[in-house]
Amino acid sequence: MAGSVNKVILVGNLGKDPEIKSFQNGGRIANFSIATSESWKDKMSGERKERTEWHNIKIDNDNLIRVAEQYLRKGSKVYVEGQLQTRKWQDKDGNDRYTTEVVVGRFNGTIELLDRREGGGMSGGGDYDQSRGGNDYSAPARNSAPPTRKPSFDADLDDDDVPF
Amino acid sequence: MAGSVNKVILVGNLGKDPEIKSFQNGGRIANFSIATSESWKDKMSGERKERTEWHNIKIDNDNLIRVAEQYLRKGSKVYVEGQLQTRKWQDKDGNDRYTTEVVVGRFNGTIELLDRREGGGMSGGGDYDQSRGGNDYSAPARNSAPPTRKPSFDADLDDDDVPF
Amino acid sequence: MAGSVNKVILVGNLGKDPEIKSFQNGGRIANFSIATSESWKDKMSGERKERTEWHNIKIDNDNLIRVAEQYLRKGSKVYVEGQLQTRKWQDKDGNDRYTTEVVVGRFNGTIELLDRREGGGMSGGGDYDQSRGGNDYSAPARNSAPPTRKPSFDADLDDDDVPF
Amino acid sequence: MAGSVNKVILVGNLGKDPEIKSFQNGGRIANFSIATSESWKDKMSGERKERTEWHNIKIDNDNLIRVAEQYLRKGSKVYVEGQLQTRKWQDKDGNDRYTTEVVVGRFNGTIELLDRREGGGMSGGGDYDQSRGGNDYSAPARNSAPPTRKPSFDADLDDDDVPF
DNA sequence: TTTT
DNA sequence: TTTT
Repeated sequence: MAGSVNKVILVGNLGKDPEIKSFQNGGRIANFSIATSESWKDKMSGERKERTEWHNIKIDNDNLIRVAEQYLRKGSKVYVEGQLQTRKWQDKDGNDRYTTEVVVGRFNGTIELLDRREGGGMSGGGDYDQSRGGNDYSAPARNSAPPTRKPSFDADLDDDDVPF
Repeated sequence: MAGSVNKVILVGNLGKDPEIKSFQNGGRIANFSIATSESWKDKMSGERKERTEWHNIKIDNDNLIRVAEQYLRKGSKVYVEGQLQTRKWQDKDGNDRYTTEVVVGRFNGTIELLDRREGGGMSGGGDYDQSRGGNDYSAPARNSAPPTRKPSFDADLDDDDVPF
Repeated sequence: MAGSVNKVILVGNLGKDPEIKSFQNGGRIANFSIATSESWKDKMSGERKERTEWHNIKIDNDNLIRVAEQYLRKGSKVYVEGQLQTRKWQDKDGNDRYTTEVVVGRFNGTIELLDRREGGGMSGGGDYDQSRGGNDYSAPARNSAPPTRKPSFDADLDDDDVPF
Repeated sequence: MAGSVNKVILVGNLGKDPEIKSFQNGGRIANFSIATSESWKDKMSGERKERTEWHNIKIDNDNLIRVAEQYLRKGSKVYVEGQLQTRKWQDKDGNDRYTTEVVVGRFNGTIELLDRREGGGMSGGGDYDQSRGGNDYSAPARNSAPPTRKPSFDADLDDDDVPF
């Protein structure tokens, strides 16, 4: 439909490391979920309440997948701009089921990393280690390499535009 | 979680008239769905493709419900700003199911009517009367009542702020 | 700066037909301004007040310029997504001056036409003729050609993607 | 004009501490500017280019002013949602001048702090202490006070809703 | 289920 | 004037 807009803007934290899936045709996809939360004071009871919402993010753009792979970890704070898509699938009993995702696509959408710094070499996964010194919630820095340049990118960048 | 954002921005057309539900405690809710669609040219085949997406909108604010009731109809084009919420429910077999909605709430969100005219009583379908003289921006359909003020409102308006 | 976002979302009406400027290097630019307005009830006086804001839009993308040229007219209602840019220039006295524009660029941004229909052949300009029957505020339809397909496009489309 | 939208979404860093102005009628205003920046690879030269944009933010809501006062500092990273307003003023020669600001108002807009930690008294610059143990998400700088609750708030909150 |  |  001409004259329509489908846009989602989220700022939240990853619940787990991203999952990358590869397909036989060479295509790849990255999935992760992020939590947003809000708190308010209930008018009736006067209590402070909080609600956390989880959002399924699907990245369908090679450059962004590469960045997600390298930089996003459990706990990372990100700005996500994408569009809503509801997928139909069938459970084991053959019933129709629907899942709504925020898709950061080939031709639209963005991801911006909002963490102040993220060290390189984070292969080991994002186990959250409270005792570990001096690190931001998310990115385990296993070495003393200088902070990597922070990726900033849109879905429409071609390879040459990736800033690293 | 502080420091988070959960925002959806849609422009699309209502698939049906809104449904209003009343609860025993006096509360009300309006539901409708809107379609957004995009078209693109497939890189491989060169064909033009189109994809339509349906979004469930839930309005949880008295003023906006009143406006939806009066002004929104099947086919109406609207700007919707709300937040994503996924609700858990159980089907008849007791299985968990999830439905994602765009909620225009008590304290956030907006709806803007984008149709040029909105006369009263257009439930019977949106027959656009070409022969009618004058201007869509101001002219009400079917009667000589003075032009209805076009509703423009945010979720945080109290009653006195409703412009009609 | 990595991790930054600069986004403007407007829905409003063009104050005049777009102006297209051509440069010696073959480049082109489209400029127009759109009005947004809001009304509210003053808490003190109880009066209803209204404020109209004008926004300078600059289009810096060939496909979008072509569409603006063909479809946008004084009064057209549009959704504009772009970014804020402040330009420095000098007045005749050599004083620095600044102008802020919403730029719909080569690699980001969108324009969506929100008018229900727009006839073809709008060469004559957008004089607003109240006495003219059955037309939407904006687009004078000087012939009986069937309504043109409504353009829907992003800044990153290449030529082949333009839907007409 | 009904049916219009005027929305700006920015994520960037404060260039200086906020300035608070008080008026004789007891009203207050907070001003600060934030930088957003983008980088891209020039198609012609192949060089990487960068452009930084400065945005004037004006906060016109008591709760948000209080938060800005307490939490925002030079270098703070924030999400700002507001609307565009262009103000006319006169320079010393009596010439009309225009300044465009992003206004986070009484009834709309939001500010979200995106920094992992916000301790007190960081006016002296954002020296990030690598050697400090523990976790940025919760640990206040420079003292052993319990973690400050991170402010999350909308323009429409009344006093009781401020989360601290 | 809309719209073009 | 920020940040990377």
